[in-house]
This record gives sequence, structure tokens and C-alpha cells, in this order.
Amino acid sequence: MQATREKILDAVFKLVYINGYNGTSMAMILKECAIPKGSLYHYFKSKKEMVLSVVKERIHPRMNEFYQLDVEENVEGIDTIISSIYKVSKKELLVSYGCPLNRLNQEMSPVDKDFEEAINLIYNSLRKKIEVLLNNSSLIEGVDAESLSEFIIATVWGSISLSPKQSSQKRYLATINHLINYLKSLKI
Amino acid sequence: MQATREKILDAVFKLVYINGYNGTSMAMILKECAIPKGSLYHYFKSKKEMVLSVVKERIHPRMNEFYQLDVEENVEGIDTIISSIYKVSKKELLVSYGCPLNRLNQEMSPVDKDFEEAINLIYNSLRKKIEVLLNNSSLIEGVDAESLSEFIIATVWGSISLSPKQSSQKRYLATINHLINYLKSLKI
DNA sequence: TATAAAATAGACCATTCAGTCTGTTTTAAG
DNA sequence: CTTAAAACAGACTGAATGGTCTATTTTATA
Repeated sequence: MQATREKILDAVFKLVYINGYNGTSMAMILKECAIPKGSLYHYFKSKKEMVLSVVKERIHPRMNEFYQLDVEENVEGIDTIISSIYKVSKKELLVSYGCPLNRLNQEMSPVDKDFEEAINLIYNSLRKKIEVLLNNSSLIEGVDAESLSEFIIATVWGSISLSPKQSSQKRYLATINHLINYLKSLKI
Repeated sequence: MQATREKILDAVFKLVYINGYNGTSMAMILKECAIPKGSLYHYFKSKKEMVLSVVKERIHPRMNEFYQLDVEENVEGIDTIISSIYKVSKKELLVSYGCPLNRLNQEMSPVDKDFEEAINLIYNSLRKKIEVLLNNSSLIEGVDAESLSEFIIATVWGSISLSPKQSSQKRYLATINHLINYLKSLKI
């Protein structure tokens, strides 16, 4: 049944989000979704393949949902970016647990090529969207859209990765406000 | 012998830096430093205690060495910060493997209070140093030193955590250049 | 030089790990 | 209704895990 597979992906996403890849055992997963081992290994041939599926089928869509970076008619691209950054502060889980993609990236990318690849795919698609939005904006001269898009992601992800330390989204907003200031200063 | 303890800490730092906490086994550590188990457990009562010692005795000094953030006579604090950020790009390991503190933070802080505490201590000391330097600067009115210090760390750490994806320090510099621009715009 | 403490040494242990194996039940197609 | 494939079920396996235990060697000190 397809529902079983989805149930497994949900459980794995949740546990890996909190405990990381190596911190999550198959026993924990089995217990969380109350599914026998035979069933799980019917859908996934290994733990690694399973978590990679989570990256593609759970984390990727989640990132697209969190960062609403699609081009809108009659809206300056850079304003879409700014409002997207604000909206992130409303996502409590994200601000209090950190970014699931970045968490997994820190743990797995240096150590496993397949994870690095799957994670880079998501990172690049987000970065590219931001670059497109920047190119759809009236900016002062000499602004490099590519490095600026990297700067934006680096700052937002950095802020989120530190925000669990800081008590709340208030802190995230105070931090991120500097980024917004900078972005506004680049508008014509 | 004290040298044995130091050797162990070096090996653990290296392996945990690359593989993470849960990705590094005692067997790997023992092999790396070619020391029998009895000796190792003579110096450390557990893996966790050992890695916490690495945080305090290896990572903390390393961070202070990497980020040279001490107040200098006749130098604007903000210029010290800017040159420190530039200097980070010279540290190849940092830019190509990511920040060891941030790596461990992402993996362990959400899951273990002791790690969270030890890591926060370092984070706060760095942040405070930056705040002091900002207060030692002639900045335009209305700049909040606390949130700005958080913003600086978030951006630098974010850039470093993404820099392994980007081939080189060139990319780190291009990204971080936006931060420098912003900081310069805050000077009187 | 005698003696206790510090340090080295590695065999050993219980537990947990990811993954396999052999069935049984359910579902869908002819 | 028959039959094959899909799905469920969980006992079992070998390797790896962090940690213990006992014994020996080295070092420092009285």
C-alpha cells in the first residue's frame, strides 16, 4: 500500500530532522511508525536509500513551501525575496529546530557523495530562483546577482541555524532585519 | 603521560570534524591515534566526555585563533571585524570542510544539553567580542550592536557552511563581500 | 631501593546496529 | 475460482557499538 510508504517517510523525516542520520536507528523508525521490519524493507532497500527518498520527497517540497520564491506579475523580484524572508519567521519549527536541509548537509555532505548531490540539487534550485528574482528587479548598478543570491541564502540559513540558541523568532527577525536593510539599499 | 591525552584529543578533533559525533566510532579513534583502549579510558570516562573536552580544549582555542577579534589601539573596532572576516578566507580547512563548531552544533545541540551548553559558551564569547568591537566604533545612529553582532556571525557561518559546495575561497569572498559592503555603509 | 600511583595493554562483554530470511496474508488480474 | 504478485510480519544474524575488567609496565616519590 502506498500509504505505508508515506507513513514511513513521515516518520523518517521527523526523526532524522531531530536526531540526524546517524542518530536515528532503524529500531527508532520502526517504533515511530509501528510497522514491522519486513514491510519497511519491502519499500526501501536500505536506510540510506530511505533517507535519500526523504530528502527528495519531503525536504525538497518543504523548502519550496517555506521559501515562496516564484516570480509574480507586477511585483519587484527583490520585494518577493524580502517578504519570503519575513514569512520564514512565522514557521516556528524551522526557527526553533533549524533548517532540516542544512542540518543534514552539515552531517552528511562531507562524508557521502550521494547526500551531497541530493542536497546540492535543492540548494541550487533555491539559489537559482533567488537569482532570477534579482534579475527581475531594478537594482543599483554593479550588483552581482549570483553572489548576492548566495549571500542571501547564507545569511538566512546562518540565522536559522543560530536561532535555536536565541530564544525565539524575535531574535531571528532582529538579525535578519540587517539583511533586509542591505537589500533595500540596493534598490534604485 | 600528558602527551597521550593531547594525542587523543588531536585524533578525536580530526575525526569528529570530518565524520561528526555519531559518525566517529571508538574503534576509529583508537586506530587513528594507535593507542590501546585501556589508555584512552584512563584519560576519559566516556566518548561524550572526551568529545566535550575536544570542544573546550581544541575547538574553542581554534575559534579564537581563526577569528582575531581583540580590541586594538587606534583601530576602529569595525575595521578589526572586517579584516578578521577577510582573514578567515585564508583558512583553507575552514572554508573547505566547514566550521567545526557549527557542524557539531547542528548535530548535537538539539539532542544533548551538555553539548548545547558547551557550544553556546563559545558562540557567546565570539558574539560578545564582536559586540564590544562594534561599540568601539563610530557608527551611524540607530545601529543595534547586539543584533548586528548576531547578523555578522550568522552570515559568516552561513557562508562557510555553504562554501564546501562552492569550489573555493573565491566564492566565499564574493559572498562575504556583501557583508563587508553593508558593514562599511554603517560607518560614519 | 621500596612502594604506591599513574599509565599502558588488550581480551572480553552486553547491547545495538543495519540488514536478511522464511514464511503468511492480502490484493489484483485472468 | 485460481494464481501470481504485492504487502505484511517478525524471528534471526553477523558485525560493530561503547564500555569494563584484570593484569602488567612505567614513573615518581619517600
